[in-house]
Amino acid sequence: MPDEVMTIGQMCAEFGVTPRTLRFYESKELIFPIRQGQRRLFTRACRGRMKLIMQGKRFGFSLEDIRQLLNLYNVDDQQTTQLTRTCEKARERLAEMQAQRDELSGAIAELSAQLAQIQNILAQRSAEAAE
Amino acid sequence: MPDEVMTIGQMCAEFGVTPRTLRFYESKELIFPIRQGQRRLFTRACRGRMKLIMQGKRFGFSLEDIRQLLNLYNVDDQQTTQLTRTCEKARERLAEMQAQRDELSGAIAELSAQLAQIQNILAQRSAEAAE
DNA sequence: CGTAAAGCTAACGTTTACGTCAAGGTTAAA
DNA sequence: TTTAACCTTGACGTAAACGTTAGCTTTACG
Repeated sequence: MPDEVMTIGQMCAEFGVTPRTLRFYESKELIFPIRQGQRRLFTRACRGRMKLIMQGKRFGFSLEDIRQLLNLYNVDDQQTTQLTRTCEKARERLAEMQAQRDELSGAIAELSAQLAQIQNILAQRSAEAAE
Repeated sequence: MPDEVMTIGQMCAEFGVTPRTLRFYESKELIFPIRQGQRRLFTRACRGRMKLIMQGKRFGFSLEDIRQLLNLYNVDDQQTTQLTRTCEKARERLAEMQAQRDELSGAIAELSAQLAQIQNILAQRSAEAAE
């Protein structure tokens, strides 16, 4: 069963998403399930794209970003230009992510400090109360 | 001029926000500017709250979270119970932020690795092309 | 005195990524 | 055969944090 297709329900189980999500992705042209009558059937290619989509989401790409990246991937694997653009996108996103992480680290430090202060006050009060 | 009040425009300049934002915060009961006729006037207390609001946003608190925290602050500074609850909220948020940072770090590492792979391919191609 | 800048309220619009019905079609098991 | 499970399209709803008119009043300035 090398090219087994899957129903929408099986896909949902596989990727931990709802049917709505898969239909939504299709409507946004992220995946292209084939049809058996009215029913959707998801091929191996669909599953490959879904893996990339989920990965893209972990990276914080928007669905529109992901769509464009998927298009670059597929159209031609041999065109170096496309890969270069993918690289650029990835580098941009990477920079954003690092900036975001730095901000977050700063905020964590700040909040930690404030938390420590409050806890100092509380400690003082409980000491006073014990006198 | 110890208790000088400010117009909405001055507040906007001070905090780098739009009038809409300040009106929105008022509607959400985060700040309580006084009125001179119809006009809003922002007191020192307003500015203090705004500072805390901006800080809360950096920490990723929602406006509703911030509103509740501000209430805890103000109502009574002496009630230890309130401070304790503030602490709890802060610790929860801190944990979330750390988790978020860890996820982000993971994603950064992953994306870096993939980027490196693509760049390998590109390097290989340009080497082949040079032969 | 006239006009431009600044304020006001009210209320609809925006974005993203789906959730949540509603109403109906098909298929598989009992 | 009937019901239960799974599928379909269509379309409105949701959340957060404001943006964006529209239309009107007030204040400041030359």
